[in-house]
Amino acid sequence: MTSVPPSDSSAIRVAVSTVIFSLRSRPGADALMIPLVRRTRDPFDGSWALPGGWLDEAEGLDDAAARTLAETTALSPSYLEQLYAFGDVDRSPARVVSVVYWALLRSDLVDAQRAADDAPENVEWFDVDDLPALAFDHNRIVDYAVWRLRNKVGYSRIAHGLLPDEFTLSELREVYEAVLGRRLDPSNFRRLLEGSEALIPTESFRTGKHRPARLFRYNSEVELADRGPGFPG
Amino acid sequence: MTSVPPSDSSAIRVAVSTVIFSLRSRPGADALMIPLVRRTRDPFDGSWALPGGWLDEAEGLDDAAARTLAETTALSPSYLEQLYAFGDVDRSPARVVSVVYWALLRSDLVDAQRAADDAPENVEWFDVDDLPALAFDHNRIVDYAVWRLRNKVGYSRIAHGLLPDEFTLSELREVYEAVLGRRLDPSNFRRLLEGSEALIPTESFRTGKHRPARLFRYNSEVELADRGPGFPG
DNA sequence: CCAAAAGTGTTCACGATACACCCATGC
DNA sequence: GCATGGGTGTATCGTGAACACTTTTGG
Repeated sequence: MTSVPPSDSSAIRVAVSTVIFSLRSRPGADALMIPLVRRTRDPFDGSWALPGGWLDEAEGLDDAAARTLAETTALSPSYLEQLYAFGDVDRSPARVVSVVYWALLRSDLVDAQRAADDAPENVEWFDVDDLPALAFDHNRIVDYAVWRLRNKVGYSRIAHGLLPDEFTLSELREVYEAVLGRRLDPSNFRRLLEGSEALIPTESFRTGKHRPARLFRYNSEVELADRGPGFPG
Repeated sequence: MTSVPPSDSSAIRVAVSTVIFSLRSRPGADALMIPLVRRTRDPFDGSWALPGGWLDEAEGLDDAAARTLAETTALSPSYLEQLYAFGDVDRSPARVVSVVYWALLRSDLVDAQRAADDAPENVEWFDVDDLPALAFDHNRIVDYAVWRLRNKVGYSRIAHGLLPDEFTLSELREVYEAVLGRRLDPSNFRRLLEGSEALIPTESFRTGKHRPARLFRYNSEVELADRGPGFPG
């Protein structure tokens, strides 16, 4: 507990990266996707890596995560939470401590942004179940982020962060199925969420090939989930 | 995503601190205790703070946590897990990112160590429900660590990290009661843990004022809990 | 014998699962 | 009409909580 760090401490850099989840509609089941950035210099020149950047001295960790996320996707997340701080000595040629966040993006906004022409360069979306070998320890980081997302979807109500404001119960169930990787019983799923206070039914219906489905909206007064210190208390 | 940090990034220091939990026997219910260190220089000269220190360039985050923990208590933890990275700009006069860990110590080892004369100076144990105003944002950090511990005790089997190798079911139940802050039904508690694979009965008994209680040992083959990336997968 | 903790057995409420069934729409 | 997804009802199973009861010790 000295108050002045030893001189070699200044050789440690702090970076912030983010695992950004969104959904892509697929014929069978929706796929969990994340954006990766192609590196343009060593180390790992040419490899895909998580979006991120150096922590600026004048910004907090959360701000840095939101900033690098916006630089990558030009979008703001519907959910953002710290994942873990990675600081093994050998995880990079230089000594870097990476504070990693994970985020959810509404799939409709991602689709709109990809269609627009101001989409960032060097960014590509990958299915989390079909990733290339990433730079640094980023494969391990993504694995852990997926594990945390699956876990959290099991006991909290954050899945709607991947959907537009209004959605049908089937759409929400498909989000759960994509994240959890297994089928859910439609009727039990319905009861589970109608019983909770989390969903507010609207008077609108989504018309399709079959019977129209009622649209729901999320109740913003419901506590989503613990996002770290300060939220639980 | 530059490969060289901007010059002002070097002004950010990385510290590692640990919230170390142990139990003190009390007449009514056991109390959750943590050790604090009295600061001997500014900022917050004279205030109590979490044990910790600067991250050395040659050690990983986990190693740094274990090192500062050993420097404070001269003991090795029975459980150690990263809690959160705190990096608000204004949490300290200098720019410091603190990677905080939390740990469990067996209460018998703590008692023995306090009785010995090589106990570290400037360290004192405090009841987590009766803390003074701490340096920096450390009160908030402790609150979050307590919340995480309570949470984790609810769904995993880490409570024995606060007990010796062998213990009675009543002792284990009292640990849960101290951590959770509420009474548990002895008979249901017994069934819950006897049903799991976590406990191994021994042929020894603890004799006291009443009927002797069988001693149990923890099954080390049982997965304790997720401690971060690498453990779940 | 009595008090108190150790340990056993029984019951009940509730949530998750499985699944049978009706409803409304496009074709 | 019929296929299909939307939506309702109901039986079952496993788990946790509540609690009555027996056992074994010290005093």
